[in-house]
Amino acid sequence: MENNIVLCMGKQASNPVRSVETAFEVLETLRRLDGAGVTAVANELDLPKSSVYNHLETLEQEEYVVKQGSEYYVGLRFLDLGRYARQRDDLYETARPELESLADETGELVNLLVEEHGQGVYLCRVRGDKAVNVAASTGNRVYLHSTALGKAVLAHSSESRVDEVLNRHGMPTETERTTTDPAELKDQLDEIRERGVAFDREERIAGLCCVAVPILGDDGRPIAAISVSGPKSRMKGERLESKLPELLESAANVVKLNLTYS
Amino acid sequence: MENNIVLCMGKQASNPVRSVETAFEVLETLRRLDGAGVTAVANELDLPKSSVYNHLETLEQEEYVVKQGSEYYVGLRFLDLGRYARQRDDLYETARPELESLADETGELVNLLVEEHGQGVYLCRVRGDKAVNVAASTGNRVYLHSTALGKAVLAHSSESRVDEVLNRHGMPTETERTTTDPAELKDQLDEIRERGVAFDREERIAGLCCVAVPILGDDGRPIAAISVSGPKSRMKGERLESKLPELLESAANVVKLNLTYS
DNA sequence: CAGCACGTTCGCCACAGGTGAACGGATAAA
DNA sequence: TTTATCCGTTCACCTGTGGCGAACGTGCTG
Repeated sequence: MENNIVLCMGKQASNPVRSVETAFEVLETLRRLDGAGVTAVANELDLPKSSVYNHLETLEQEEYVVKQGSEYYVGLRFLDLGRYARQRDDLYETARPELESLADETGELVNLLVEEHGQGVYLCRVRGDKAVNVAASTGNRVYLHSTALGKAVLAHSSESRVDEVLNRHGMPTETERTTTDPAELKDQLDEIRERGVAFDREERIAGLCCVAVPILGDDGRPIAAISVSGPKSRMKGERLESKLPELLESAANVVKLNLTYS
Repeated sequence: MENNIVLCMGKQASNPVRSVETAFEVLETLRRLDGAGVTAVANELDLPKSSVYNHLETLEQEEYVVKQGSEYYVGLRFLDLGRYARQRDDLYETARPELESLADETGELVNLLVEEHGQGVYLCRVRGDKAVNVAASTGNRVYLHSTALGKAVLAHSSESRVDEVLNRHGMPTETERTTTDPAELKDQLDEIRERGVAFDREERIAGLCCVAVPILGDDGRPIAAISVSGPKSRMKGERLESKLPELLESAANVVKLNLTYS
C-alpha cells in the first residue's frame, strides 16, 4: 500500500516570521564559524552586511550572543536554557542514578536518549571504567534509524510516525552496516517490538555495538530509551544477547516506576 | 570625580529587529510558564494570539521549541548550543580537573565563573564530600557585587567597566550583609586587588561564605574566577584567611599555565 | 600616505509581520 | 443531544519595520 502523499513533517509554519528564521541562521553560523564578525556571517549567509549587523546587535542586546571586540560569539545564556530544557520533566533526574549504576556494573558507556523533531537527543551519557572513548556528549543529536536507542524508540511509535521521521531525515549511510532500506528497518522494528530489545551492530560507528531498551509510558508510547555501548569485542554472545538486555530492562523498569510515582 | 554621563551598558541595538526581540520574549515566557499554549503566552505578553501563534510555529519549525498537543515547550536544541558555548574556549576543559581536585582536598563546593553581560555565569560547580547543599548548577547567573567570584572579577576590571556593570544591574540586596553602596564596593575591590583574594561573608546567601581568586590573562584582565563555598561554621580563621586562598591561588595558577600552553 | 577591509550609519521602499475578526474543533455544561 | 465556551488556527488588511545598498569612518598594512 503506497502512500503517495508525501507526509511533510519538517512542517513549515503557515506564516513564518522570517526575521526569526534568519536570526537563528545567524546564530548557527556563529556556531559553525566558532565566532565571527559581521562580514564573515554576511558572506556565509549571502545577506547584506547591514542586515546581519542588525541581527547580531539585536541578539547581543538580548544577551544571547556576546561581542568581543568586533567578533560575535554564541553566549552562555543557552547553557542555562539547555539545562532547563533537560530538567523540565523528571526523566533526567530519575534516570541518572540508574544509568550510573549500570555504568558501574557493566563498565561500559551508558546512554539516555529521547526523541525530538524526529531525531534522537542524548540527555545523559555515563562512562563506566572500561568505556569506549567515542565522542559522547549530552545534547548530541543522532539519526534514529542507525542507533539501537533510536530503533527502540521507533519500534514503539506508530507506523505513520515512523514514516514521518524517515521522510524528514531519510536514512543516511553512516557505516557499511547502516540499514538504509525502509522495509528492512520496519522488519527490524517488528522484531524489536516483539523482543523488547534493540541492537546496533556497528551501524553508526564501525567497531561499536549497542543494546537498547525503551522506557514506555502508560499509553505504550516511548518516552525515552537507555542503552549500553561498547566495542564489538566485548559486545557479543550471551553478554550481548541476554545479560545486558536483562540489566537494561530492569533499569528501565525502575526508571518507569520512579517516574510514575514521584 | 563624578561622571554624570550615564554609561548605558544594557546597550540597545541602533536598529533592533523587533520580531527577534519578541521571539525571545516568547521563548522566555515558555520557560517561565514551564510550557504553555498560544493563549497563555499571548496573555502573558499582551500580544494578539495570532502573532504569538506565528512566533511559536516559527520557533517550532526551527526546532528550538517542541509542540506536544497544543502546548509548546523549550526544546533540547539549546542543550547542545549551551554545551557548545561552554566549551568554545578551553577554559572549562582546562579548569575542570583542577576544580575536582580542589573539591577533593577541601570537601566543599568549588566553582568556576566567568563574566558575561555584566553578570556572573557559573561554568562548572563541583561538590566535595561535605559540600553544602545550596542550589548550584552550571549556567546559573548571579550578580557580581554580592559574590566573592564576582568581586574577584570586578577587582581586575577597569573602573569604567565596574561603573557600567553597576549602572546596568544595580546592587540589589540579597542578604542583610550584601554591599549596596558603590563606594564601599570599590574600597573592597581595591583591597581585593592588593591582596589577590576576594571574600563573600554571607553576602549572597545567609550562612554561606566563599573565597575566590581570579584567573588573569596576560593583559591583566580577568578571564574567570574560581572559588570555594562553605557554611560559615567551617569558613573562618586560618582556613578561610590563608589555607583556602593558597589552594585557590595555586589552582588558578595551574589553570592559567595550562591555558596559555595548550 | 594611500589602499583596503571591516564595522557602522543612513534613508528609502516594499513587503513582511502585526493585528483583529472570523472560523472550526474539542471539551464541558445544560 | 444540544448549547456554550474556550482554544488553536486561518484570513485579509494595512502599516511599520526590517531588508537593502550606498556612504561613512576607522584601524590596519604595505
